[in-house]
Amino acid sequence: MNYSRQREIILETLTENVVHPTAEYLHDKVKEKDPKISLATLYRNLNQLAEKGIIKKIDGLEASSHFDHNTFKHYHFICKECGKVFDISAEVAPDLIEKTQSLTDFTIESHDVVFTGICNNCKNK
Amino acid sequence: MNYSRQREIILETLTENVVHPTAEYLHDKVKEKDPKISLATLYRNLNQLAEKGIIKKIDGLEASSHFDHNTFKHYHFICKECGKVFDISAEVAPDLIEKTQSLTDFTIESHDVVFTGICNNCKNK
DNA sequence: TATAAAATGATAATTGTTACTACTTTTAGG
DNA sequence: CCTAAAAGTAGTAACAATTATCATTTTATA
Repeated sequence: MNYSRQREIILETLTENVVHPTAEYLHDKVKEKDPKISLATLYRNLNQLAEKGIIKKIDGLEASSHFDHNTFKHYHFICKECGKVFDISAEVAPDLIEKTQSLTDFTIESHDVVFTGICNNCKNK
Repeated sequence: MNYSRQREIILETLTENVVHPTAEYLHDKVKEKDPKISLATLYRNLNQLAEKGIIKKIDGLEASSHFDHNTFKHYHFICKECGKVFDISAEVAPDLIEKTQSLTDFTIESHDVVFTGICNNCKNK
């Protein structure tokens, strides 16, 4: 990864913003430092930086929503390879909400746990 | 909620598909039973059914991705009201990956926990 | 400093989802 | 039953977030 002034500004701006900004919000902030930085550059760099593990991209699943007829509490595993979503028993963390609620002042209504990795099927190829 | 044949087909089709289909995949399956059911109807019904708690919509965050310069393991809380994202210490579930890994055959690489609810600021309004 | 690789800005294209509109079904009450 | 109001639908336009394209510029290095 070569150096670029734009990337430096983007990273610096992200570090200043504690609130997990969206790309659009970041773009506004970044433009205050250099109005010529384009949205494409921003996305390109955010993805690259996330790829290298320098920053983290927060988005439970990829682009599109999935729907589930099983409303019983359970978690999910998404295969990076085939994109399939599998169920995981919620027993892996029985009192996660209670525990978290006792540590924060927020009113927690629900939660979602998403694991990512490689599923068996794809592993054996 | 009034009865509709379309909704019945959609729900039935969702129940037959264990793999947490996307809306698009579902639309294909639904069209096999009734080719006239439109994508808009599908989305409308999926959202309604999720609203009523009859099915579950899986999507970590809302529309857009958020970015995080803090790569240290931690979780997130999203306020339904203002949409802001807050950090939550990962200590609420210290050995979540290990525990889950021991119970499945998947190769887990990472995980994300997202709580939703109302933040203090919005609660006090 | 010449050159190949990497990065950029501007904008077009794509994708997933929602809004809109005119039309059809469903549901209660007379 | 019949009928009007409410709820639902198909089809398509609109939208928002993101990615692809491409001609130009910047960076690293031989």
